[in-house]
Amino acid sequence: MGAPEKPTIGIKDIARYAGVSTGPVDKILNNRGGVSKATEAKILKAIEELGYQPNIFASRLKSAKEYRIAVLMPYATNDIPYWGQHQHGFDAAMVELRPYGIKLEMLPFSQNDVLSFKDAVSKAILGNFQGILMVPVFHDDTARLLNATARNHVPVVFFDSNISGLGQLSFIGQHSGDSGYTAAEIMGRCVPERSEILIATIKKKDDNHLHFANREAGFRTYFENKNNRLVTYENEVADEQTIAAELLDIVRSTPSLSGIFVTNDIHKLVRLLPTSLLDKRCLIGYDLIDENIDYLKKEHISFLISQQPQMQAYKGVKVLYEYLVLKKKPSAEIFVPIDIITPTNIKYYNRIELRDAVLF
Amino acid sequence: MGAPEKPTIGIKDIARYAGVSTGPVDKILNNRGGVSKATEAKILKAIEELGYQPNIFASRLKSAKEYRIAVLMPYATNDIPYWGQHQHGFDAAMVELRPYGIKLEMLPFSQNDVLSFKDAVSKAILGNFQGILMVPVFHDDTARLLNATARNHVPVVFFDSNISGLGQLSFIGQHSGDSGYTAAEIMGRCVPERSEILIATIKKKDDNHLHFANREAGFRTYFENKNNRLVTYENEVADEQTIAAELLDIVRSTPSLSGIFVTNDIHKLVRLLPTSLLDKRCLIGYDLIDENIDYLKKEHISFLISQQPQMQAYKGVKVLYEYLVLKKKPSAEIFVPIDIITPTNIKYYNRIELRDAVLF
DNA sequence: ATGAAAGCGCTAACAG
DNA sequence: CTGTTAGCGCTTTCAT
Repeated sequence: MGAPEKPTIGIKDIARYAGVSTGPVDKILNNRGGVSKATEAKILKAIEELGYQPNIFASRLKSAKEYRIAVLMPYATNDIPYWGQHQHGFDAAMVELRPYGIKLEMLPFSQNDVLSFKDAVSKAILGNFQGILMVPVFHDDTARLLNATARNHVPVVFFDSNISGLGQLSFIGQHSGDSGYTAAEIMGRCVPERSEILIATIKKKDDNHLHFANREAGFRTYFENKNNRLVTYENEVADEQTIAAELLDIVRSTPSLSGIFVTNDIHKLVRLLPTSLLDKRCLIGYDLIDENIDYLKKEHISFLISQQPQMQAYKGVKVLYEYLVLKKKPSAEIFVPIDIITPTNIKYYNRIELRDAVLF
Repeated sequence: MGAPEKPTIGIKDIARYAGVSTGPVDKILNNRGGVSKATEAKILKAIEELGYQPNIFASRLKSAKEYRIAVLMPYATNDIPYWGQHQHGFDAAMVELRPYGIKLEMLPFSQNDVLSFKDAVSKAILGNFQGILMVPVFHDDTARLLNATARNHVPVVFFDSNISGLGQLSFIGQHSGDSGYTAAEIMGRCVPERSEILIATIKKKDDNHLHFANREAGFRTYFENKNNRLVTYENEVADEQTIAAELLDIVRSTPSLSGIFVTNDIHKLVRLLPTSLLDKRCLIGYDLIDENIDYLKKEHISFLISQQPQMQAYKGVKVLYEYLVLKKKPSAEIFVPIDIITPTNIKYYNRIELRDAVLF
């Protein structure tokens, strides 16, 4: 039989293996600086070769250190209730991770207002945070933030939208193109051949239009070799009366209209059209906000696609936790599933409870 | 300003407060016995009055205790590949929880064979495990196991199927009735009014028929006040030739058949029927096993419903971990979502990666 | 049945 | 820049 095996590799082991003491090892492990290049190399080699895994229990027992994470995301408003959904995910993450020293500080901004974003970014830079979780709404100030954090090795995770190439640790969100394609697959099953389908986007000022365009593109791709005619509607003005009239006009002048795909929050379209015009048709839209859910249950909306905002929030915090505490590097892109929601299965998607985190 | 406050109450504090040393305190806290009634009372009082909260980090640091969990579930076979899917979930759970002392020991049994189940149960009883995760296939031996574990306060978690009232800590699985109802909602959107729908169950010997019956019941409930005619098929014999002939007969004699709902693994039905009879129809079945996925991508199957076996496995381990290590009591029933799978969104459901650990 | 004391692996402060 | 060392709160062993 072999020699009695030491169960775990600790920092003493790597210190001995590298021929130094535990002091420098700790500094390397925690990026504290003040170690010569030569010993750094030896230590990294030892870590590598012995397959060192930090013992988070010992670490937290001693330090009781806190990891402060700044969360930059838009305010939820009556117009954009979507941003209110993330809170459950943050809550779930905190229940799980507060004992490990994770703390969140919200730095909300107005989605329509570069200045408020700029302000949040400045606070994030000055706040001396250990991690940043953010929706990168405006490019330039996001770049400014990433620039500042790069110097201190502060990890930044994007969620909801992505801007590539800024050095973020990871992105968490839904694949918009695939979600549009998935919507089309369902629509294709629900509508008769040769019938017509409306693709609608009801824009509000300063929406992030990229999501919507990608969803539409994915949707169109599916129908390329089908023989349905696709009609597009996009509002030019914000005035609801005008939008209602225009939509009504389209629906009335499209006799074989069998389905409507709304690339964004669908409730406004449903509200603006008489239900008699909707009920026999297949309507698919996005997001489990209250008004949408209400229409779904009344069967004016056929299916909703969830972007899993709670999951995105939960995962964002967890990724930063794993990076900061467990020193695990996440994938560059983490996609949440494209969940198809009906009046019945919705009850299993309204809490983070089961996933992860996961599940959550 | 006030006196410098001690940040946390430790076992030394309660020992001092109770006028004893830390030895007996530890014994009380961990039900280890060997403490006189008198000191027990003093210690409990101290715990109460000082509001003691155990420090899990210190606890695990010292003990390096291992929690051995027995997993009782059916073997995966060519006939029942479903049970092979859970492994990813167990793997993901182990990556996350091995550092916390969780260890799994598989005690597989044959789904068709009470004796093999009995054997697994006996091993679970004798194995001196700290937790049990199991599919309660046969009632009597499950009860025997729960009886034995109750005496040692060993927690038992059921997954996939539930038997209520046996004292299990929790159940993790899908709500079969709701999943059938959800399938019906989709079907209802895809088929014309007044068309006919086939509900099929292709049984193998000793399947757990309860799931299938509940799914059918949920499906039927939806159609109660619709005007589609529902036709039922269940095989009496296992012989594929016979089943094929019977199915063919039904499909041919039902001219306006627009959809088929298979309450279990759908691939056998698809394999037995010529694709020309399937392609214009709406087919919905269960489980992301390879052959089903293949048919889904070829569009012979319209939608699959996933039971999230990986998630069930992952969650099962995690629930036991949280109970054993963090002393958190889970909900009595934990339902996994009813995921609707298309050829495109399937890629986001094939790994545990995103959910919980959650994600999963 | 109880008390005393030696660590678990890591951090951080301090001495060299 | 590197080495040494005193704990963090709890578990566990060994005397008493």
